[in-house]
Amino acid sequence: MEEVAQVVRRRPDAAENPGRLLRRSFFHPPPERVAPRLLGKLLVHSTRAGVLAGRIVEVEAYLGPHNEQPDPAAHSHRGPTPRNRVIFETAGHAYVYAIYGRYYCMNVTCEPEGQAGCVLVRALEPVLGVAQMARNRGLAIHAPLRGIASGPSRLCQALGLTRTRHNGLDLTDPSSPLQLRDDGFAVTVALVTTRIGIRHAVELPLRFALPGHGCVSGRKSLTGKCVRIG
DNA sequence: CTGTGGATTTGCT
DNA sequence: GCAAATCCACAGG
Repeated sequence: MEEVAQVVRRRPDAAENPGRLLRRSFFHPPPERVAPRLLGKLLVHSTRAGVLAGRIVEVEAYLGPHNEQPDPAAHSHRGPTPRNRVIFETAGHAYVYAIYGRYYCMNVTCEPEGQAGCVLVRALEPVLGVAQMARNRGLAIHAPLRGIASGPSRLCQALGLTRTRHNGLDLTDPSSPLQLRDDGFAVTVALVTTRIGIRHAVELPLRFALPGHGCVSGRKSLTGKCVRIG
């Protein structure tokens, strides 16, 4: 009797999902502050086939148009459109967009409503459901971890994220199929470099990665400085 | 290992 | 019409 009540009272996400759900306030600072703090956190997708999760090892910040520092590389730079409107709304939501016709990229929205900063998630270390993630990518079950979710569109493919199903989801909702969680993995140092794959504002140091981590995207080792983060 | 081109959504000129 | 926050197949060394 008492056991049943405990089970009912338990949060639906608590049993199978690792760590603690990030709160809304985590996402209220500007993207250049949220981005390094997302390193080491878990991006968790609960699917019918099971829980897929990866540890964030690489991110990029994109600044909203209200910012003093202009960021013409950001989708929100010219104001809201049907595609980018979730960036202008409540923080802690997923902004998923289609790129080059065939792929998707996933961002985390930041800042209070009306301010349109966001963080692009660029690479994950697969943690849960690794075999299914490899399968989603068309790779062998025992493929090397570094090839499974290293790249913004690769990680969407590995986790099964699409614009129609996941754009606008609340990442802080206990009942959401897509969440950001903290399992206690401590990150004290971040590598800071310029962003990858953009044509504008190429000089801004807004890319953050776990130094030396094998799952960070990119062939070359980009030059950058290491910074302590708290 | 490096370089090149194709796939084909979305938004701006 | 074309460029974009990409990835992959394939060619050549």
